[in-house]
Amino acid sequence: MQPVTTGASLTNQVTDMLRAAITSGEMRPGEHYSAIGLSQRLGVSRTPVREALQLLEKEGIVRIEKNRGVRVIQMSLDEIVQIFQIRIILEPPAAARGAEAATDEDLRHIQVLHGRILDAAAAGDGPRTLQADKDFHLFLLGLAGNPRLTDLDRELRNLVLTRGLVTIPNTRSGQDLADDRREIIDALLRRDCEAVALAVRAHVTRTAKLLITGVSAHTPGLSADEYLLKIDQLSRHCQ
Amino acid sequence: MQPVTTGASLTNQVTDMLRAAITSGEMRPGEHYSAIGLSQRLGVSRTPVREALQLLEKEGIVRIEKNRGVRVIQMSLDEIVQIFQIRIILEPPAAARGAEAATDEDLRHIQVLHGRILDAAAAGDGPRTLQADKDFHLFLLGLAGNPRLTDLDRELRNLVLTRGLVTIPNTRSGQDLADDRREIIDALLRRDCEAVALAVRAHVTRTAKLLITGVSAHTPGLSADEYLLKIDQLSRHCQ
DNA sequence: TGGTCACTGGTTGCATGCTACTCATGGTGA
DNA sequence: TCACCATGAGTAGCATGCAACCAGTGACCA
Repeated sequence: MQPVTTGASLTNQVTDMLRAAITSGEMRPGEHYSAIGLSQRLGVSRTPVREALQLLEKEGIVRIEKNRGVRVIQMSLDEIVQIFQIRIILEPPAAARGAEAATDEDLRHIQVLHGRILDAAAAGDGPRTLQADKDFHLFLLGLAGNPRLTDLDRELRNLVLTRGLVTIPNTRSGQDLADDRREIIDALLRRDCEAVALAVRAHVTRTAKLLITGVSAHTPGLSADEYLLKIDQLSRHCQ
Repeated sequence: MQPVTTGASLTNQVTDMLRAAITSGEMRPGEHYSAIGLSQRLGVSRTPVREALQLLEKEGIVRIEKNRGVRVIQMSLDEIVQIFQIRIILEPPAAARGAEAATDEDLRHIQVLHGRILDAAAAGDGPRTLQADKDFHLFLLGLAGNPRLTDLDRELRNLVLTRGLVTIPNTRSGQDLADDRREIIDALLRRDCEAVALAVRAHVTRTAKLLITGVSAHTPGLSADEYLLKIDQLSRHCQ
């Protein structure tokens, strides 16, 4: 956790720093933290820390316990499923619309972003891969021209990041995800919107299943099956 | 705007009160307010007001202007379109899943809620109709078993409420919306999930178009057409 | 031995003081 | 007449003080 610099308001800086500390694993789920301790570590007063924590609570990343401190939320499988159910509904149509609206310039940029994922993956850099993957997808969604949807999706992705870091890095599954993305790119270059939607949906679904299987494997006495079934329970009804 | 009572934390109470003041029209879009003035009106100190404003800014209903005060956001047609694009993607599959998962008890309750809409509409009580409509839809979505999605939808609905109050109350359109809901109910009782999805989609689309037409009519020099086209630009790609 | 209660260390929640910033206004000089 | 600058009123942003609150602990009593 770095001390603050200058520029944006302290509250916003602190919010970003705490979010980064959580997604990087520096602040661990289930652990207890105090606003006063965090403010000392960051070299600021309690007020901006407190405000940052309230914003993060609204995002669903931490829970403030009255007069007790704050706890990084341990995302349950139930919640992970909920988040992916939403992503599976939202992302395919948005990506398809993005494909429709993309300029040639955009398509070139997409390929650059894709290259970065491959580089990071080849270097075995898990966090960088994850970040590059996020950049890739969010850029594609952004082309749909609905910034609110893009922001929403970013937030949903942030929510599961802490679990993702632990479980995704796995060569086998990494290859599968790379194949998915290849398919998305191909469909994009053909400007085949329907195929883009399908490929994105397959990709997100696969990510969800990997995550759920991984988390349940780390948690004794928890069966993944029940949760795997729920993943596309909602999206089945996308006409 | 009422003074505070006891119970939840001040910050949360203030958040709700400000939100209510905004959706009720007591605080008007475009208008300038200061945290210090609001804190005096509410009889609390600046801190909880400031924190509440930050949360509302995150929700997107106010904008904090550094060292200047706060402004209730005048939702632009662009943003209204964005919000409805998301709702049109999200609500149909969620409602369909709700229909699938509903118990007989749930279906009875849905009919009660439907009755309340009709009562409020018959009494010509605009705000109550709007609230009853929200209860109806959110209950249906809630049956899908994804609380996060339900919360998200609630937030999206809140965002357009200030505009909705102004433009929706209109007998002709009110009747159309009522017909839509009748169709949703019928499909629900038949447990025809696909039909529920279609009916919900039609209903949300109609609401969007009414709102856009209404707002653009109140705003000279603004053509609705461009925006109407965008409404289902994304949802076209829901496979 | 088991249960209760007061105490204590640590925390948040809210109020308030101070500083730095923004914008508007009025005055000054060219 | 116009441009510019100094000034002042009003604001948010942050730090800090203080009281209320929670959880755990140890002593005391039945």
